[in-house]
Amino acid sequence: MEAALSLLEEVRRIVDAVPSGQVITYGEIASLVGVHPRQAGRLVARLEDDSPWWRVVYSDGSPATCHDGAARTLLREEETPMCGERVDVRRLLEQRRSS
DNA sequence: CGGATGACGACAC
DNA sequence: GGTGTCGCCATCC
Repeated sequence: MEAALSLLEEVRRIVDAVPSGQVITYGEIASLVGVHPRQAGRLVARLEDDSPWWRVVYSDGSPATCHDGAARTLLREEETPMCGERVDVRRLLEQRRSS
């Protein structure tokens, strides 16, 4: 049934569902929508700028290279658990599990 | 129609 | 732990 929704709309719903201080990886989105990571990145890029695209990070926790690193600043303002310049993915997973 | 490109991921060194 | 390379798929020229 979800298949009736466009992949772009599915991705948008997933990204929009990510709370502040939390992040999601492209691989997670790709797995959720059932597409390859490359396509997941393409879909996120095609999302409207009003969606929290900065909460979408790489599998290693590094923020998207786009927007001249603006994602890093936004994540920091969101009190996202960071490890230097990278998001502490391990801690995010644990926090998500505790949620 | 063919080749190059890109908001990625996993693997090898 | 960091860097480099390949694979995969859709879109652009």
